[in-house]
Amino acid sequence: MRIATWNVNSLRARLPRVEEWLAYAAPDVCCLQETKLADDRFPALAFEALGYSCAHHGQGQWNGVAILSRVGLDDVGVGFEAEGLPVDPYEGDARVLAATCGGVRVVSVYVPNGREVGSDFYERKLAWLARLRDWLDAAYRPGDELVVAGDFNVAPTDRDVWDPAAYAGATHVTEPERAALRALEAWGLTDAFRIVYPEVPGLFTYWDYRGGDFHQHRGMRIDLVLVTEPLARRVRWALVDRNARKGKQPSDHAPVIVDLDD
DNA sequence: ATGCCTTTCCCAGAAAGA
Repeated sequence: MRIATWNVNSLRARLPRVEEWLAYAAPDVCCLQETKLADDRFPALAFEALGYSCAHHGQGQWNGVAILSRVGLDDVGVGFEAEGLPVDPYEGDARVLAATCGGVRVVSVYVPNGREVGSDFYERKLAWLARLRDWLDAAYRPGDELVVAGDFNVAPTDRDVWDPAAYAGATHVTEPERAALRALEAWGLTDAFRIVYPEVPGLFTYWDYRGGDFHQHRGMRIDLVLVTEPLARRVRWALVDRNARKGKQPSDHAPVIVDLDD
């Protein structure tokens, strides 16, 4: 099974690129983030024409997550659905969507940006990540076949940014944010990309549009595919498709692909 | 210290992204 995740930075602006990419990359399941669409504007017919069933959780001009699947799509869950958890610090945002695809529980997540370290947005990002961990613990078991994929807006280690010094004091690389990712790993999730490319630096999923950052290889790896142990054993191959960041009207993120042994 | 670039709102320029 081929699983992908891609922050498309507006599905309205990106639909031709997404259709083209689905046709050649042929993922079985694809998680999308930042669709920036209301549900009634989601182009389900375009994806159905390519053989995909879809679920979308949108809110309008911001956020928005989707799951596309050509191996079945059942038991769709919208947002954090669990009892007895603290209030979602981003209540009302469309940032979490779950579905069962080909026997695997798939969660598409769009972690809040955080803006400036120390800002209210940053504190709420940390609270949101803690809530994600608590929700996983309430809703799932580490022994489940579970994928949590999306834009985490955190670079797990210094290897995941082009120049750690360039990000000193910035969001996405701070210790509390990285600790929040490690808490997900402590619960039972593994960064599937690093199973395939342990320790390899210079592999990124996001490059700022400004200043020729993509062509200068100034990027960060913030889009992750996290898997539980039963799926980690099945990881066979992974790739960031940099071709999708090239050319006309690209997203500022590239898609990440992970292949699981069937 | 700020803009760089792109997208949204919708038609002017601010907000947001990371």
